[in-house]
Amino acid sequence: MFEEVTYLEANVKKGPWSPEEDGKLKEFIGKYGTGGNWITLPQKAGLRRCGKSCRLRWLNYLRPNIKHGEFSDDEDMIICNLYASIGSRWSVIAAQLPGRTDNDIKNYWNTKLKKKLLTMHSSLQEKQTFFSSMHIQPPPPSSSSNDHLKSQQYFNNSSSIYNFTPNFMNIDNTSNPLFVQDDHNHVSDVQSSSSPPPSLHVNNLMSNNSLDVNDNCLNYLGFQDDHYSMCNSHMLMFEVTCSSSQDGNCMISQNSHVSYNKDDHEQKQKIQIKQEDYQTALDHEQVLGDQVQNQNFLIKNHVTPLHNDLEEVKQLNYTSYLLHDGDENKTSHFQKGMCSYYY
DNA sequence: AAGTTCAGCAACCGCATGATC
DNA sequence: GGATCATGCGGTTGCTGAACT
Repeated sequence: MFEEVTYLEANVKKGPWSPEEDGKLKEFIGKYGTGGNWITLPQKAGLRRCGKSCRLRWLNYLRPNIKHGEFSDDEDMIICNLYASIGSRWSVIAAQLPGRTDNDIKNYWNTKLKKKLLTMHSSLQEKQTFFSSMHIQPPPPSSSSNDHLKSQQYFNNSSSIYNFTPNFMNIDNTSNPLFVQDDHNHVSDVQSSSSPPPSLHVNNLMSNNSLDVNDNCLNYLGFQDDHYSMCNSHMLMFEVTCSSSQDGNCMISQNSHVSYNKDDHEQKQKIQIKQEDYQTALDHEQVLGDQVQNQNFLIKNHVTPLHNDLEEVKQLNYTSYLLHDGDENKTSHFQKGMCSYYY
């Protein structure tokens, strides 16, 4: 039934797959499936490959419904947004892009998308030079909630320094209370909680935007697990709200609430931005109207050196949105973005 | 036309995690 | 509870073809 193969380690082939090998693997899996065991599969299929190699070839290239070729703008945006929120967790990101593999997305990010954002970033910085000379008043309180009042108090007491927390996970291992805001704007300490947070949110500190994802909401359930595990591993909380729209698509909403224990303030890679820079950003926002959002100044005025790639891209991510002028709905969401702090 | 450099991408490697015994 | 094995994941490598000199 199966071709007998002497399966010695030294006999295992490496390198690019030939069409013949592809054919054998495809045919075998088509007939028998993977059998739940990749290790023995190559032997059964008559391939001089290791199980890992077969698995990779199948998952990244041969399996049905794999999408190759250009990434769409929507896909770009999803990748950027998720990268900004969760970092280089390619498998999680790939789960939001049907037909795309984690390897594909990773390669695309490293070779194209990052450069694309860098280019946009440079372009925006040029504009910044012009607007940075302007001066306006700080924003009024925008919410009646206690949380926003607290954040406003903090701003008022901060001696002209606004303190910002990057809206991506903080991977230091310091113990730090983290909080989840549920659907009712209730903030709770997830680390002391014995059950997962009730809703699925990606917390985006500086934006409040939405993405339409042409995928079933169930895809996000795995993400929810990740979300909770991250909370418990002292990473900065992020939240994704998943809801169904009328056309059955899944809507991810990113809310703007990240919490920190004030005592650990200095340890959390917070970005300190002078009030005048904030005002400058708001000025810029007025001038450009709907095209510019509150987080702009973070991109334009990231005064704290950011050496970590994630942080760098975090900022670039916003740039891409700012320059994305083809979708007014998407940009308008940014206007809702405000920073919130809980103490 | 030939040599060199660069970009894109498939594949590999090592580590972490989960399952099973 | 520990050992072993299988799988999944992310970082890295190296091959290939295109672009450049």
